[in-house]
Amino acid sequence: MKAAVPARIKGVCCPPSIPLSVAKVDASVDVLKALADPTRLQMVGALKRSSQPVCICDFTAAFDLSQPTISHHMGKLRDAGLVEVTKVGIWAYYRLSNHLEPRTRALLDVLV
Amino acid sequence: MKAAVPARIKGVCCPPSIPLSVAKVDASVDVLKALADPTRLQMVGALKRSSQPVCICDFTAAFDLSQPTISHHMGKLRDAGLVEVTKVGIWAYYRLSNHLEPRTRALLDVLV
DNA sequence: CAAACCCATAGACAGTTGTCAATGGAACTG
DNA sequence: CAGTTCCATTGACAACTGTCTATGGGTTTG
Repeated sequence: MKAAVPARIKGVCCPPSIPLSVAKVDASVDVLKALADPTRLQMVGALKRSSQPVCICDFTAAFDLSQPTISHHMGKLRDAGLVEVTKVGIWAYYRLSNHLEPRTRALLDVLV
Repeated sequence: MKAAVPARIKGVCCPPSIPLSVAKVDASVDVLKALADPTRLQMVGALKRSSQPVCICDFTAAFDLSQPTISHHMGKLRDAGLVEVTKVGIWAYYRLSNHLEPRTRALLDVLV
C-alpha cells in the first residue's frame, strides 16, 4: 500500500511549503564535496582503518597519480577539517581529525 | 596517549601498502556526488521527511532557481537512483526510491 | 656548504558542473 | 481545436575541479 499523491489544483502550483535549513545543509555539503572523489574517499578509508598516522608518501605510492595531485587531494581533506597532519623530519603523517563532529563520524562509519 | 608515527627510512619511500577497493568506492562516490549540492540535499531531505510524494512544482516554488534548474537537479537524483517519479496528469510527484541500498539509506539517516 | 629527499604551492589546461533562456511535449480545459 | 499549464530537454556560458609540469621550501646527509 503506497501513500497517495496529494490533490492539486491547476494554476495554484504552488505555495512555498518546503522547510529549508540552509546553514546545516551547507556544512554537510562541504563534507560531502570533500568525500565525493574516489581518491579522497580511498584516502579517508585508509586513514580510518589505520591505527597509526599514515605517511603521505604511502598514498603517493598507492595511487597512480602524481605527487602534487596527491598533495592537492589531501589538502582538500584538510580544508574540510577531515584530517590532520603531523610533520616529522621530511615526512608528513596524516590521520583522521580528532575533532570530527559526531555526524561526520557517523557518516564515515557508513561510508568506509 | 597518541599512536606514534611509524618509522621511516629515507629513500625507501614507499612500498604500495594501502588496500584499494575500487568498485565499492566508485558506487559510493556516485551517491556522494549526487548529494554534494545544497539544492539536491535539501530536496532529498524534504522527500525523506514527507509522508507523501512531493510535486516538483513545490520545489520550483521553494527554491530561488529556474524551473529547468530544478528539473536538472531532480534528474541527477534520478540518475543516481535516489528518487523515483510518478506522473499524474500534468504533475510529476517525486519520492525517495523504494529500492535504496541499506548503506545509502543509512547515509541519508545521518545526513537529513 | 652542496646535494638529495619529501612535500606543498603555483600555473596551465581540459573536463565537468550549475545556471539560465528558449524550446518541445504531454495533459488538461474551454 | 486552440490555448494553457506543467515538466523535461537543449544549447550556451561562466565557474569549478582534477590533473599535470615546474618550482620552491624545509630537512637530512655527505
